Amino acid sequence: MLSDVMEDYLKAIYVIESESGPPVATSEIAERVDKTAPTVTSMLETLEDRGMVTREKYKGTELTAEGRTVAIEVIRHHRLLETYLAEHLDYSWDEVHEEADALEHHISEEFERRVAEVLDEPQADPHGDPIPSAELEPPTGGPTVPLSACESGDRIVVARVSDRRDEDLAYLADAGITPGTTISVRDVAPFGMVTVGVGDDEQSLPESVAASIHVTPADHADEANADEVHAGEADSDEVHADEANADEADPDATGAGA
Amino acid sequence: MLSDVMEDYLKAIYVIESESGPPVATSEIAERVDKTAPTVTSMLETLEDRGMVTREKYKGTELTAEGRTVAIEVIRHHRLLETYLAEHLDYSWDEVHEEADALEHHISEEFERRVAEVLDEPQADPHGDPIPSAELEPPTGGPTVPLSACESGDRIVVARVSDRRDEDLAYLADAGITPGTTISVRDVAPFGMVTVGVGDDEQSLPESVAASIHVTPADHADEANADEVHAGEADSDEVHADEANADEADPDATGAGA
DNA sequence: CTTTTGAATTAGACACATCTAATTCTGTTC
DNA sequence: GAACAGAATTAGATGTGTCTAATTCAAAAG
Repeated sequence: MLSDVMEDYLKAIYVIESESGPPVATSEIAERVDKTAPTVTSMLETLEDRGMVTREKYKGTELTAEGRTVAIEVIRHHRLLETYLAEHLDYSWDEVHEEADALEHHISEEFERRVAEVLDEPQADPHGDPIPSAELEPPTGGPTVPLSACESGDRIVVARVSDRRDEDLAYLADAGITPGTTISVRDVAPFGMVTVGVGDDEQSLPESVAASIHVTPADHADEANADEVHAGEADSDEVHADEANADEADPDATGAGA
Repeated sequence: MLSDVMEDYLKAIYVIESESGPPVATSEIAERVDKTAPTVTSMLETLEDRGMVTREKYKGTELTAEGRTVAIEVIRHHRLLETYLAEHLDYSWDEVHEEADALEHHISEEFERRVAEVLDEPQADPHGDPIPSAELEPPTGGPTVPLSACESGDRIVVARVSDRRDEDLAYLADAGITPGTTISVRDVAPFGMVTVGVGDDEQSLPESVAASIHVTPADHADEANADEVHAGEADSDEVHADEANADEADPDATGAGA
Protein backbone atom coordinates (compact mmCIF):
# COMPACT_ATOMS: atom_id res chain seq x y z
CA MET A 1 0.00 0.00 0.00
CA LEU A 2 1.09 3.54 -0.73
CA SER A 3 1.05 6.05 2.08
CA ASP A 4 -0.98 9.26 2.00
CA VAL A 5 2.22 11.14 1.52
CA MET A 6 3.21 9.12 -1.53
CA GLU A 7 -0.20 9.73 -3.03
CA ASP A 8 0.32 13.44 -2.54
CA TYR A 9 3.60 13.30 -4.41
CA LEU A 10 2.05 11.34 -7.25
CA LYS A 11 -0.80 13.80 -7.49
CA ALA A 12 1.65 16.69 -7.59
CA ILE A 13 3.72 15.04 -10.30
CA TYR A 14 0.60 14.32 -12.31
CA VAL A 15 -0.53 17.92 -12.13
CA ILE A 16 2.85 19.23 -13.15
CA GLU A 17 3.10 16.77 -16.03
CA SER A 18 -0.32 17.93 -17.16
CA GLU A 19 0.66 21.55 -17.05
CA SER A 20 4.14 21.41 -18.51
CA GLY A 21 4.63 17.86 -19.67
CA PRO A 22 7.31 15.46 -18.47
CA PRO A 23 9.99 15.30 -17.34
CA VAL A 24 9.17 16.94 -14.03
CA ALA A 25 11.84 18.79 -12.06
CA THR A 26 12.53 17.93 -8.45
CA SER A 27 12.24 21.57 -7.46
CA GLU A 28 8.78 21.82 -9.00
CA ILE A 29 7.56 18.88 -6.98
CA ALA A 30 9.19 20.31 -3.87
CA GLU A 31 7.26 23.51 -4.32
CA ARG A 32 3.90 21.79 -4.83
CA VAL A 33 4.17 19.47 -1.86
CA ASP A 34 5.92 22.08 0.26
CA LYS A 35 8.96 19.99 1.11
CA THR A 36 12.70 20.49 0.60
CA ALA A 37 14.45 19.20 -2.51
CA PRO A 38 16.41 16.46 -0.71
CA THR A 39 13.20 15.17 0.80
CA VAL A 40 11.70 14.97 -2.63
CA THR A 41 14.73 13.21 -4.06
CA SER A 42 14.52 10.56 -1.44
CA MET A 43 10.81 10.09 -1.91
CA LEU A 44 11.31 9.83 -5.66
CA GLU A 45 13.74 7.00 -5.05
CA THR A 46 11.11 5.23 -3.02
CA LEU A 47 8.47 5.82 -5.66
CA GLU A 48 10.85 4.54 -8.31
CA ASP A 49 11.38 1.36 -6.29
CA ARG A 50 7.63 0.97 -6.09
CA GLY A 51 7.31 1.30 -9.84
CA MET A 52 5.35 4.55 -9.68
CA VAL A 53 7.83 6.75 -11.51
CA THR A 54 10.87 6.51 -13.74
CA ARG A 55 13.62 9.03 -13.51
CA GLU A 56 16.92 10.12 -14.90
CA LYS A 57 19.29 11.43 -12.30
CA TYR A 58 19.77 15.17 -12.38
CA LYS A 59 17.27 15.33 -15.23
CA GLY A 60 13.74 14.70 -14.15
CA THR A 61 10.91 12.37 -13.25
CA GLU A 62 8.02 10.85 -15.14
CA LEU A 63 5.01 8.87 -13.96
CA THR A 64 4.66 5.24 -14.99
CA ALA A 65 1.26 4.06 -16.15
CA GLU A 66 0.68 2.72 -12.66
CA GLY A 67 1.73 5.94 -10.97
CA ARG A 68 -0.54 7.86 -13.27
CA THR A 69 -3.48 5.63 -12.42
CA VAL A 70 -2.90 6.16 -8.72
CA ALA A 71 -2.71 9.92 -9.22
CA ILE A 72 -5.91 9.94 -11.26
CA GLU A 73 -7.70 7.94 -8.63
CA VAL A 74 -6.69 10.42 -5.94
CA ILE A 75 -7.86 13.26 -8.15
CA ARG A 76 -11.15 11.48 -8.77
CA HIS A 77 -11.62 11.13 -5.04
CA HIS A 78 -10.77 14.77 -4.52
CA ARG A 79 -13.17 16.09 -7.11
CA LEU A 80 -16.00 13.75 -6.20
CA LEU A 81 -15.63 14.86 -2.61
CA GLU A 82 -15.60 18.53 -3.56
CA THR A 83 -18.74 18.04 -5.59
CA TYR A 84 -20.45 16.04 -2.87
CA LEU A 85 -19.61 18.59 -0.19
CA ALA A 86 -20.99 21.39 -2.33
CA GLU A 87 -24.16 19.59 -3.35
CA HIS A 88 -25.10 17.69 -0.23
CA LEU A 89 -23.43 19.39 2.72
CA ASP A 90 -23.96 22.99 1.81
CA TYR A 91 -20.32 23.90 1.31
CA SER A 92 -19.66 26.85 -0.94
CA TRP A 93 -17.36 26.28 -3.90
CA ASP A 94 -14.48 28.11 -2.26
CA GLU A 95 -14.59 25.98 0.91
CA VAL A 96 -14.48 22.48 -0.50
CA HIS A 97 -10.82 22.16 -1.43
CA GLU A 98 -9.27 21.81 1.99
CA GLU A 99 -11.79 19.30 3.25
CA ALA A 100 -11.40 17.20 0.12
CA ASP A 101 -7.63 17.25 0.51
CA ALA A 102 -7.97 15.80 3.99
CA LEU A 103 -10.41 13.07 3.02
CA GLU A 104 -9.25 12.03 -0.43
CA HIS A 105 -6.74 9.47 0.85
CA HIS A 106 -9.08 7.81 3.28
CA ILE A 107 -12.25 6.89 1.43
CA SER A 108 -12.87 3.33 0.32
CA GLU A 109 -13.68 2.16 -3.18
CA GLU A 110 -17.17 1.54 -1.92
CA PHE A 111 -17.49 5.11 -0.69
CA GLU A 112 -16.24 6.39 -4.02
CA ARG A 113 -18.85 4.33 -5.86
CA ARG A 114 -21.70 5.44 -3.66
CA VAL A 115 -20.81 9.10 -3.79
CA ALA A 116 -20.49 8.93 -7.56
CA GLU A 117 -23.85 7.22 -7.70
CA VAL A 118 -25.80 9.72 -5.60
CA LEU A 119 -24.19 12.51 -7.62
CA ASP A 120 -25.10 10.67 -10.81
CA GLU A 121 -21.55 10.37 -12.16
CA PRO A 122 -20.76 14.07 -12.29
CA GLN A 123 -18.43 15.33 -15.01
CA ALA A 124 -16.92 18.34 -13.29
CA ASP A 125 -16.31 19.56 -9.76
CA PRO A 126 -17.41 22.94 -8.38
CA HIS A 127 -14.24 24.60 -9.68
CA GLY A 128 -15.03 23.34 -13.17
CA ASP A 129 -12.29 20.76 -13.17
CA PRO A 130 -13.20 17.52 -14.95
CA ILE A 131 -13.74 14.45 -12.74
CA PRO A 132 -11.92 11.37 -14.01
CA SER A 133 -14.20 8.44 -14.80
CA ALA A 134 -14.28 5.32 -12.63
CA GLU A 135 -12.05 3.69 -15.23
CA LEU A 136 -9.37 6.22 -14.35
CA GLU A 137 -8.50 7.33 -17.81
CA PRO A 138 -6.84 10.73 -17.90
CA PRO A 139 -9.66 13.28 -17.92
CA THR A 140 -9.65 15.67 -20.84
CA GLY A 141 -11.27 18.96 -20.12
CA GLY A 142 -12.60 20.68 -23.20
CA PRO A 143 -10.25 23.22 -24.75
CA THR A 144 -9.91 26.28 -22.60
CA VAL A 145 -7.60 29.29 -22.52
CA PRO A 146 -6.39 31.47 -19.68
CA LEU A 147 -8.40 34.63 -19.28
CA SER A 148 -5.17 36.54 -19.79
CA ALA A 149 -5.00 35.24 -23.37
CA CYS A 150 -8.29 36.85 -24.33
CA GLU A 151 -8.64 40.23 -25.92
CA SER A 152 -10.96 43.17 -25.50
CA GLY A 153 -14.46 42.54 -26.76
CA ASP A 154 -14.46 38.77 -26.26
CA ARG A 155 -17.55 37.27 -24.71
CA ILE A 156 -16.56 34.16 -22.84
CA VAL A 157 -17.80 31.75 -20.22
CA VAL A 158 -15.75 30.74 -17.23
CA ALA A 159 -14.81 27.07 -17.63
CA ARG A 160 -12.73 26.50 -14.53
CA VAL A 161 -11.02 28.32 -11.75
CA SER A 162 -7.83 27.16 -10.12
CA ASP A 163 -8.38 25.81 -6.65
CA ARG A 164 -4.83 26.55 -5.54
CA ARG A 165 -5.23 29.93 -3.86
CA ASP A 166 -7.95 30.46 -1.31
CA GLU A 167 -7.71 34.26 -1.40
CA ASP A 168 -8.39 34.31 -5.11
CA LEU A 169 -11.33 31.98 -4.77
CA ALA A 170 -12.87 34.14 -2.10
CA TYR A 171 -12.27 37.20 -4.28
CA LEU A 172 -14.03 35.57 -7.21
CA ALA A 173 -16.90 34.22 -5.15
CA ASP A 174 -17.39 37.76 -3.94
CA ALA A 175 -17.20 39.11 -7.47
CA GLY A 176 -19.86 36.64 -8.60
CA ILE A 177 -17.51 34.88 -10.98
CA THR A 178 -17.85 31.10 -10.91
CA PRO A 179 -17.63 28.33 -13.48
CA GLY A 180 -20.48 28.92 -15.89
CA THR A 181 -20.52 32.68 -15.49
CA THR A 182 -20.56 34.56 -18.80
CA ILE A 183 -18.38 37.63 -18.88
CA SER A 184 -17.23 40.27 -21.35
CA VAL A 185 -13.61 41.17 -21.60
CA ARG A 186 -13.14 44.95 -21.52
CA ASP A 187 -9.41 45.29 -21.29
CA VAL A 188 -6.36 43.08 -20.94
CA ALA A 189 -3.25 44.82 -19.71
CA PRO A 190 -0.12 42.90 -20.76
CA PHE A 191 1.02 40.87 -17.73
CA GLY A 192 -1.39 42.81 -15.59
CA MET A 193 -4.96 43.13 -14.55
CA VAL A 194 -7.95 42.29 -16.66
CA THR A 195 -11.08 44.40 -16.71
CA VAL A 196 -14.29 42.50 -17.33
CA GLY A 197 -18.01 43.03 -17.39
CA VAL A 198 -20.13 40.64 -15.33
CA GLY A 199 -23.81 41.20 -15.74
CA ASP A 200 -24.14 44.97 -15.34
CA ASP A 201 -21.01 45.36 -13.24
CA GLU A 202 -17.54 46.17 -14.39
CA GLN A 203 -14.69 44.62 -12.43
CA SER A 204 -10.94 44.90 -12.53
CA LEU A 205 -9.31 41.63 -11.61
CA PRO A 206 -5.77 41.60 -10.17
CA GLU A 207 -3.29 39.58 -12.16
CA SER A 208 -3.19 36.61 -9.81
CA VAL A 209 -6.95 36.37 -9.87
CA ALA A 210 -7.17 36.65 -13.64
CA ALA A 211 -4.50 33.98 -13.98
CA SER A 212 -6.62 31.49 -12.09
CA ILE A 213 -9.47 31.69 -14.59
CA HIS A 214 -9.74 29.56 -17.70
CA VAL A 215 -12.46 30.23 -20.20
CA THR A 216 -14.19 29.07 -23.38
CA PRO A 217 -15.88 31.32 -25.93
CA ALA A 218 -19.51 32.17 -25.16
CA ASP A 219 -20.54 32.06 -28.79
CA HIS A 220 -21.81 28.72 -30.08
CA ALA A 221 -25.35 29.43 -28.82
CA ASP A 222 -24.37 27.19 -25.96
CA GLU A 223 -25.57 28.94 -22.83
CA ALA A 224 -25.88 25.50 -21.21
CA ASN A 225 -25.18 24.96 -17.54
CA ALA A 226 -21.67 25.02 -16.13
CA ASP A 227 -21.51 21.31 -15.38
CA GLU A 228 -21.55 20.59 -19.07
CA VAL A 229 -18.84 22.91 -20.18
CA HIS A 230 -16.40 20.04 -20.17
CA ALA A 231 -18.73 17.36 -21.38
CA GLY A 232 -18.32 16.20 -24.99
CA GLU A 233 -17.33 18.54 -27.77
CA ALA A 234 -14.02 17.06 -28.83
CA ASP A 235 -14.93 18.83 -32.07
CA SER A 236 -14.69 22.47 -30.98
CA ASP A 237 -11.22 23.62 -31.85
CA GLU A 238 -8.75 25.99 -30.27
CA VAL A 239 -9.86 29.38 -29.14
CA HIS A 240 -8.01 32.31 -30.61
CA ALA A 241 -5.11 33.17 -28.38
CA ASP A 242 -2.54 35.32 -30.08
CA GLU A 243 1.00 34.64 -29.05
CA ALA A 244 1.37 37.69 -26.83
CA ASN A 245 1.53 35.57 -23.70
CA ALA A 246 3.01 32.47 -25.24
CA ASP A 247 5.25 31.82 -22.26
CA GLU A 248 2.09 31.51 -20.18
CA ALA A 249 1.02 28.80 -22.63
CA ASP A 250 -1.28 26.00 -21.68
CA PRO A 251 -0.38 22.62 -23.10
CA ASP A 252 -2.70 20.87 -20.67
CA ALA A 253 -6.40 21.00 -21.44
CA THR A 254 -6.35 18.03 -19.10
CA GLY A 255 -7.51 20.08 -16.18
CA ALA A 256 -5.15 18.72 -13.58
CA GLY A 257 -5.37 21.40 -10.95
CA ALA A 258 -6.34 18.90 -8.30
CA MET B 1 -1.72 18.43 17.21
CA LEU B 2 -2.29 14.82 18.06
CA SER B 3 -1.64 12.18 15.43
CA ASP B 4 -4.31 9.79 14.21
CA VAL B 5 -2.56 7.07 16.09
CA MET B 6 -2.69 8.96 19.37
CA GLU B 7 -6.39 9.54 18.88
CA ASP B 8 -6.85 5.82 18.41
CA TYR B 9 -5.11 5.11 21.70
CA LEU B 10 -7.22 7.69 23.51
CA LYS B 11 -10.38 6.23 22.07
CA ALA B 12 -9.33 2.77 23.16
CA ILE B 13 -8.54 3.94 26.68
CA TYR B 14 -11.86 5.74 26.89
CA VAL B 15 -13.78 2.65 25.86
CA ILE B 16 -11.95 0.46 28.36
CA GLU B 17 -12.47 2.98 31.15
CA SER B 18 -16.16 3.00 30.28
CA GLU B 19 -16.40 -0.75 30.40
CA SER B 20 -14.29 -1.54 33.42
CA GLY B 21 -13.39 1.80 34.97
CA PRO B 22 -9.90 3.17 35.48
CA PRO B 23 -7.09 2.43 35.90
CA VAL B 24 -6.57 0.82 32.51
CA ALA B 25 -3.97 -1.90 32.02
CA THR B 26 -1.33 -1.58 29.33
CA SER B 27 -2.17 -5.04 28.04
CA GLU B 28 -5.81 -4.12 27.59
CA ILE B 29 -4.90 -1.15 25.48
CA ALA B 30 -2.46 -3.25 23.52
CA GLU B 31 -5.20 -5.70 22.68
CA ARG B 32 -7.64 -3.01 21.55
CA VAL B 33 -5.25 -1.16 19.32
CA ASP B 34 -3.53 -4.34 18.16
CA LYS B 35 0.00 -3.32 19.14
CA THR B 36 2.60 -4.88 21.42
CA ALA B 37 2.84 -3.90 25.08
CA PRO B 38 6.17 -2.04 24.75
CA THR B 39 4.72 0.01 21.93
CA VAL B 40 1.82 0.95 24.14
CA THR B 41 4.09 1.84 27.05
CA SER B 42 6.05 4.21 24.89
CA MET B 43 2.94 5.79 23.47
CA LEU B 44 1.53 6.22 26.95
CA GLU B 45 4.66 8.12 27.91
CA THR B 46 4.08 10.42 24.97
CA LEU B 47 0.44 10.88 25.86
CA GLU B 48 1.40 11.63 29.44
CA ASP B 49 3.83 14.31 28.23
CA ARG B 50 1.00 15.77 26.19
CA GLY B 51 -1.27 15.88 29.23
CA MET B 52 -3.73 13.36 27.82
CA VAL B 53 -3.32 10.68 30.49
CA THR B 54 -1.92 10.22 33.95
CA ARG B 55 -0.32 6.98 34.94
CA GLU B 56 1.33 5.08 37.73
CA LYS B 57 4.15 2.89 36.59
CA TYR B 58 3.37 -0.80 36.60
CA LYS B 59 -0.13 0.05 37.78
CA GLY B 60 -2.26 1.61 35.11
CA THR B 61 -3.40 4.58 33.09
CA GLU B 62 -6.24 7.06 33.36
CA LEU B 63 -7.49 9.73 30.97
CA THR B 64 -7.20 13.38 31.97
CA ALA B 65 -10.17 15.62 31.33
CA GLU B 66 -8.47 16.76 28.16
CA GLY B 67 -7.73 13.24 26.99
CA ARG B 68 -11.32 12.29 27.63
CA THR B 69 -12.58 15.22 25.60
CA VAL B 70 -10.40 14.22 22.67
CA ALA B 71 -11.64 10.64 22.90
CA ILE B 72 -15.25 11.76 23.02
CA GLU B 73 -14.76 13.97 20.01
CA VAL B 74 -13.32 11.09 18.01
CA ILE B 75 -16.25 8.93 19.08
CA ARG B 76 -18.67 11.68 18.08
CA HIS B 77 -17.05 11.82 14.67
CA HIS B 78 -17.20 8.07 14.34
CA ARG B 79 -20.87 7.75 15.23
CA LEU B 80 -21.97 10.75 13.21
CA LEU B 81 -20.18 9.27 10.23
CA GLU B 82 -21.74 5.86 10.75
CA THR B 83 -25.16 7.45 10.94
CA TYR B 84 -24.56 9.62 7.91
CA LEU B 85 -23.28 6.72 5.82
CA ALA B 86 -26.31 4.65 6.71
CA GLU B 87 -28.85 7.41 6.13
CA HIS B 88 -27.45 9.22 3.13
CA LEU B 89 -25.13 6.87 1.32
CA ASP B 90 -27.10 3.68 1.52
CA TYR B 91 -24.70 1.77 3.72
CA SER B 92 -26.20 -1.05 5.73
CA TRP B 93 -25.70 -0.92 9.48
CA ASP B 94 -23.10 -3.67 9.41
CA GLU B 95 -20.91 -1.90 6.82
CA VAL B 96 -20.48 1.50 8.37
CA HIS B 97 -17.90 0.81 11.05
CA GLU B 98 -14.81 0.37 8.93
CA GLU B 99 -15.46 3.42 6.79
CA ALA B 100 -16.09 5.57 9.85
CA ASP B 101 -12.86 4.35 11.43
CA ALA B 102 -10.93 5.51 8.40
CA LEU B 103 -12.57 8.93 8.22
CA GLU B 104 -13.06 9.87 11.86
CA HIS B 105 -9.61 11.42 12.23
CA HIS B 106 -9.77 13.49 9.10
CA ILE B 107 -12.98 15.48 9.17
CA SER B 108 -12.99 19.15 10.11
CA GLU B 109 -15.08 20.80 12.80
CA GLU B 110 -17.06 22.33 9.98
CA PHE B 111 -17.76 18.92 8.47
CA GLU B 112 -18.84 17.61 11.86
CA ARG B 113 -21.27 20.51 12.26
CA ARG B 114 -22.78 20.13 8.84
CA VAL B 115 -23.23 16.40 9.08
CA ALA B 116 -24.84 16.78 12.51
CA GLU B 117 -27.11 19.41 11.05
CA VAL B 118 -28.36 17.45 8.05
CA LEU B 119 -28.94 14.49 10.36
CA ASP B 120 -30.74 16.80 12.78
CA GLU B 121 -28.49 16.13 15.78
CA PRO B 122 -29.03 12.39 15.97
CA GLN B 123 -28.92 10.73 19.40
CA ALA B 124 -27.71 7.27 18.43
CA ASP B 125 -25.80 5.62 15.62
CA PRO B 126 -27.00 2.63 13.59
CA HIS B 127 -25.59 0.22 16.18
CA GLY B 128 -27.63 1.95 18.87
CA ASP B 129 -24.64 3.58 20.50
CA PRO B 130 -25.31 7.09 21.82
CA ILE B 131 -23.71 9.96 19.92
CA PRO B 132 -21.94 12.46 22.19
CA SER B 133 -23.30 16.00 21.93
CA ALA B 134 -21.33 18.78 20.30
CA GLU B 135 -20.33 19.91 23.80
CA LEU B 136 -18.48 16.61 24.20
CA GLU B 137 -19.89 15.60 27.52
CA PRO B 138 -19.62 11.87 28.15
CA PRO B 139 -22.67 10.31 26.53
CA THR B 140 -24.87 8.31 28.84
CA GLY B 141 -26.80 5.59 27.12
CA GLY B 142 -29.93 4.62 28.94
CA PRO B 143 -29.57 1.63 31.24
CA THR B 144 -29.10 -1.58 29.31
CA VAL B 145 -28.08 -5.11 30.17
CA PRO B 146 -26.28 -7.77 28.16
CA LEU B 147 -28.65 -10.22 26.55
CA SER B 148 -26.86 -12.94 28.46
CA ALA B 149 -28.14 -11.47 31.71
CA CYS B 150 -31.78 -11.96 30.73
CA GLU B 151 -33.88 -14.94 31.63
CA SER B 152 -36.43 -17.09 29.86
CA GLY B 153 -39.70 -15.34 29.24
CA ASP B 154 -38.33 -11.80 29.10
CA ARG B 155 -39.60 -9.58 26.34
CA ILE B 156 -36.92 -7.06 25.49
CA VAL B 157 -35.90 -4.61 22.82
CA VAL B 158 -32.42 -4.53 21.37
CA ALA B 159 -30.76 -1.27 22.49
CA ARG B 160 -27.35 -1.61 20.94
CA VAL B 161 -25.09 -4.08 19.27
CA SER B 162 -21.33 -4.07 19.59
CA ASP B 163 -19.62 -2.89 16.44
CA ARG B 164 -16.41 -4.74 17.24
CA ARG B 165 -16.88 -7.98 15.30
CA ASP B 166 -17.96 -7.88 11.69
CA GLU B 167 -18.93 -11.56 11.57
CA ASP B 168 -21.37 -11.11 14.41
CA LEU B 169 -22.90 -8.03 12.82
CA ALA B 170 -23.43 -9.86 9.57
CA TYR B 171 -24.96 -12.76 11.47
CA LEU B 172 -27.38 -10.46 13.25
CA ALA B 173 -28.26 -8.50 10.14
CA ASP B 174 -29.10 -11.83 8.56
CA ALA B 175 -31.14 -12.86 11.57
CA GLY B 176 -33.14 -9.64 11.40
CA ILE B 177 -31.91 -8.46 14.79
CA THR B 178 -31.03 -4.76 14.87
CA PRO B 179 -31.34 -1.97 17.42
CA GLY B 180 -35.03 -1.49 17.98
CA THR B 181 -36.00 -5.10 17.31
CA THR B 182 -38.24 -6.59 19.97
CA ILE B 183 -37.43 -10.16 20.89
CA SER B 184 -38.53 -12.78 23.38
CA VAL B 185 -35.97 -14.70 25.36
CA ARG B 186 -36.69 -18.44 25.21
CA ASP B 187 -33.66 -19.91 26.89
CA VAL B 188 -30.34 -18.71 28.29
CA ALA B 189 -27.73 -21.40 28.67
CA PRO B 190 -25.18 -20.41 31.32
CA PHE B 191 -22.11 -19.05 29.48
CA GLY B 192 -23.54 -20.38 26.24
CA MET B 193 -25.99 -19.70 23.51
CA VAL B 194 -29.23 -17.84 23.88
CA THR B 195 -32.42 -18.92 22.16
CA VAL B 196 -34.77 -16.10 21.23
CA GLY B 197 -37.97 -15.51 19.35
CA VAL B 198 -37.93 -12.81 16.71
CA GLY B 199 -41.31 -12.22 15.16
CA ASP B 200 -42.47 -15.74 14.35
CA ASP B 201 -38.99 -17.23 14.09
CA GLU B 202 -37.01 -18.90 16.79
CA GLN B 203 -33.24 -18.45 16.64
CA SER B 204 -30.33 -19.80 18.61
CA LEU B 205 -27.57 -17.24 18.91
CA PRO B 206 -23.97 -18.38 19.47
CA GLU B 207 -22.36 -17.03 22.61
CA SER B 208 -20.21 -14.43 20.86
CA VAL B 209 -23.23 -13.08 19.03
CA ALA B 210 -25.41 -12.97 22.14
CA ALA B 211 -22.62 -11.20 24.01
CA SER B 212 -22.63 -8.36 21.51
CA ILE B 213 -26.28 -7.51 22.22
CA HIS B 214 -27.43 -5.12 24.92
CA VAL B 215 -31.12 -4.76 25.64
CA THR B 216 -33.78 -2.88 27.58
CA PRO B 217 -37.10 -4.31 28.75
CA ALA B 218 -39.90 -4.11 26.19
CA ASP B 219 -42.55 -3.35 28.80
CA HIS B 220 -43.22 0.32 29.57
CA ALA B 221 -45.64 0.59 26.64
CA ASP B 222 -42.73 2.20 24.88
CA GLU B 223 -42.65 0.64 21.45
CA ALA B 224 -41.05 3.86 20.16
CA ASN B 225 -38.50 3.87 17.41
CA ALA B 226 -34.98 2.63 17.95
CA ASP B 227 -33.36 6.04 17.72
CA GLU B 228 -35.02 7.08 20.92
CA VAL B 229 -34.07 4.14 23.06
CA HIS B 230 -31.24 6.14 24.54
CA ALA B 231 -32.94 9.50 24.67
CA GLY B 232 -34.00 10.80 28.09
CA GLU B 233 -35.30 8.49 30.80
CA ALA B 234 -32.75 8.94 33.52
CA ASP B 235 -35.68 7.83 35.68
CA SER B 236 -36.07 4.21 34.58
CA ASP B 237 -34.09 2.12 36.98
CA GLU B 238 -31.99 -0.99 36.65
CA VAL B 239 -33.31 -3.95 34.78
CA HIS B 240 -33.49 -7.21 36.71
CA ALA B 241 -30.28 -9.07 36.17
CA ASP B 242 -29.68 -11.73 38.75
CA GLU B 243 -26.07 -12.20 39.67
CA ALA B 244 -25.59 -15.41 37.71
CA ASN B 245 -23.22 -13.72 35.26
CA ALA B 246 -21.88 -11.09 37.57
CA ASP B 247 -18.35 -11.45 36.21
CA GLU B 248 -19.73 -10.39 32.84
CA ALA B 249 -21.05 -7.30 34.62
CA ASP B 250 -21.58 -4.01 32.90
CA PRO B 251 -20.63 -0.95 34.91
CA ASP B 252 -20.73 1.20 31.83
CA ALA B 253 -24.13 2.23 30.55
CA THR B 254 -22.02 4.88 28.88
CA GLY B 255 -22.09 3.11 25.56
CA ALA B 256 -18.46 3.47 24.68
CA GLY B 257 -18.10 0.76 22.07
CA ALA B 258 -16.81 3.17 19.47
C1' DC C 1 36.85 24.51 -23.86
C1' DT C 2 36.54 26.45 -19.46
C1' DT C 3 33.98 28.60 -16.10
C1' DT C 4 30.03 29.61 -13.68
C1' DT C 5 25.72 28.96 -11.58
C1' DG C 6 21.76 26.94 -10.10
C1' DA C 7 19.61 22.49 -9.58
C1' DA C 8 20.00 17.82 -7.76
C1' DT C 9 21.97 14.57 -5.11
C1' DT C 10 24.59 12.56 -1.24
C1' DA C 11 25.74 12.61 3.67
C1' DG C 12 24.29 12.60 8.05
C1' DA C 13 20.94 13.52 11.59
C1' DC C 14 16.34 13.45 13.85
C1' DA C 15 11.41 12.43 15.33
C1' DC C 16 7.95 9.06 15.37
C1' DA C 17 5.77 4.69 15.82
C1' DT C 18 6.83 0.32 15.84
C1' DC C 19 9.12 -4.27 16.94
C1' DT C 20 11.84 -8.25 19.76
C1' DA C 21 14.58 -9.50 23.65
C1' DA C 22 15.94 -8.65 28.20
C1' DT C 23 14.92 -6.89 32.62
C1' DT C 24 12.21 -5.38 36.53
C1' DC C 25 8.30 -5.06 39.16
C1' DT C 26 3.78 -6.59 41.60
C1' DG C 27 0.76 -9.54 43.50
C1' DT C 28 -0.01 -14.33 44.69
C1' DT C 29 1.19 -18.86 46.28
C1' DC C 30 3.42 -21.82 49.26
C1' DG D 1 8.75 -14.14 53.84
C1' DA D 2 10.68 -16.43 49.71
C1' DA D 3 9.68 -17.90 45.25
C1' DC D 4 7.05 -17.65 41.23
C1' DA D 5 4.12 -16.04 37.35
C1' DG D 6 2.54 -12.68 34.76
C1' DA D 7 2.54 -7.89 33.53
C1' DA D 8 5.13 -3.74 32.48
C1' DT D 9 9.04 -1.48 31.46
C1' DT D 10 13.71 -0.70 29.60
C1' DA D 11 17.09 -1.55 25.91
C1' DG D 12 18.11 -1.50 21.47
C1' DA D 13 16.94 -1.83 16.58
C1' DT D 14 14.10 -0.78 12.31
C1' DG D 15 11.45 1.77 8.69
C1' DT D 16 9.58 6.15 7.13
C1' DG D 17 9.56 10.80 6.17
C1' DT D 18 11.73 14.78 7.09
C1' DC D 19 15.56 18.29 7.66
C1' DT D 20 20.36 21.06 6.91
C1' DA D 21 24.91 21.15 5.09
C1' DA D 22 28.07 19.58 1.76
C1' DT D 23 28.92 17.89 -2.71
C1' DT D 24 28.23 16.89 -7.55
C1' DC D 25 26.31 17.65 -11.85
C1' DA D 26 24.51 19.84 -16.26
C1' DA D 27 23.46 23.39 -19.01
C1' DA D 28 24.49 28.12 -20.24
C1' DA D 29 27.79 31.83 -20.77
C1' DG D 30 31.97 33.31 -21.75
